[in-house]
Amino acid sequence: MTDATGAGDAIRVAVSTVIFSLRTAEDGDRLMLPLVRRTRTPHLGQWALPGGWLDPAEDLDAAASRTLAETTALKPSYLEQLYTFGDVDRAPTRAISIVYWALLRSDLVDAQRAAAGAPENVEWFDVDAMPPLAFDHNRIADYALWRLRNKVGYSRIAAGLLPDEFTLTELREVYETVLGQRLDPSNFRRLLEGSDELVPTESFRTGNHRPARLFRYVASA
Amino acid sequence: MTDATGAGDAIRVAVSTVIFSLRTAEDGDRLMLPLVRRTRTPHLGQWALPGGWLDPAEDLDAAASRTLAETTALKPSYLEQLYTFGDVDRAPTRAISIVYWALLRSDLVDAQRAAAGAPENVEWFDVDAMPPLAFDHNRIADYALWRLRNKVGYSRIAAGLLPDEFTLTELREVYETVLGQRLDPSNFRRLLEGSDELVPTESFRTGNHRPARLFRYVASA
DNA sequence: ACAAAAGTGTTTACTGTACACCCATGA
DNA sequence: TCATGGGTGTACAGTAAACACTTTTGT
Repeated sequence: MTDATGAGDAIRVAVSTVIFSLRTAEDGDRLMLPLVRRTRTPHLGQWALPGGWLDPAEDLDAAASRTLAETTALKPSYLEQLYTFGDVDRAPTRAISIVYWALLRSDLVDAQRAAAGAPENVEWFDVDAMPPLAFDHNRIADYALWRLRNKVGYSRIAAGLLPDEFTLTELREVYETVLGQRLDPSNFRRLLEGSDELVPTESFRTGNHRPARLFRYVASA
Repeated sequence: MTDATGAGDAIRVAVSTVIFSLRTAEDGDRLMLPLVRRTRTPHLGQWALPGGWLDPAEDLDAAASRTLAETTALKPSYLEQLYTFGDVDRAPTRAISIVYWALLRSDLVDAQRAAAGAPENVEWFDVDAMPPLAFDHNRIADYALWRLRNKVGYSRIAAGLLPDEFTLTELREVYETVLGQRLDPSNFRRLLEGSDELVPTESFRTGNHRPARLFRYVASA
């Protein structure tokens, strides 16, 4: 940056978000993301990532949250910047997209839809069955999914898909759904119990069989 | 993104680069980065990261390379997008900075300076002794350094700081300088030799003692 | 011959994984 | 009492760290 009055003209700045959640399907929970059907050219009628233009008076994170709420009525449980896409030919006229990725607790999806009224032109898609998207959004969604799967391996990010309290089996199933592979229940238990980030509560989830202890993540580890 | 004619006005887009190289100091090689002294307001006279405004007709990577060359006459050996900084109050008037981080082979620094003529207002600083920088550039430089140290641990990125061929001791010293800690020579050797990414050559580095075999990284692993 | 760096071998501890097994509950 | 998921114990394999040791060169 050399000046505050330079030649920054004619470049429009968009902010988009790839937001994941777990949604119940025929064969158990699936990792899904909401898409918005475009109502304008270019790519009119095609599915696209939720987003909008950056307002000159708002921070980037705020723009991601605002445009996500405006298009889908959803508020993310976790939000992180992903990458800025800016190839000259990615849209008919020059536009760069600052893309965020986000997680939404599964227990909040329907509550938020109910509170805001189901928005038009929004539909959830399984990450393993994505339609063709507008612009370079397929590439963007793939990259976000890669980052999510990567980060699940070395952080407690998966908690962003669950309520505050959960059983170890529920947490393991989140990992299994996101990563697309089975994990050994006993080893998973030891790994997470020994991590000092997970604390047992005195509550139990009761069901068909032996009750399972509920856990929560520590506040600020 | 909802439209190609939206309200993206009044937001200027800059591209900056944090480029690292190894430079010889009194106490051995140090990890350093070049800064540019500002010749305009705001922050006139302060040190800042090399960069410039994004041209509407160029890709983001190209803008990073171009602005780096214009301000420092350097061409990176490795270049990767870091993060986009866009807080409303990070500059007097709204400007977002798409920041890249880069590595420069130590054998090319002086060659490039000689070829292009030493640029004005550029100086190299030890990453452990940074001056106060313009805007939020201290925070940006810190983040880039964190990313470099992180990535050195799980990738062969360190090769971007060395010539094509090098001894294992030279490579280990790069790791030690970047990470700021000593590594066991024999364990380092076994780890890297067994990685299938490093291939031995028939050349040797001759010196005061037993000659050391030169290695190179495989082309496309 | 000696110093110093190059390079090899061995021991130990730790971590991830597989899997056998016991426990507690609802039906 | 039985089926099922909750939860514990153990054994094995692969990897990382520590460090003793041998090899090869210049002086």
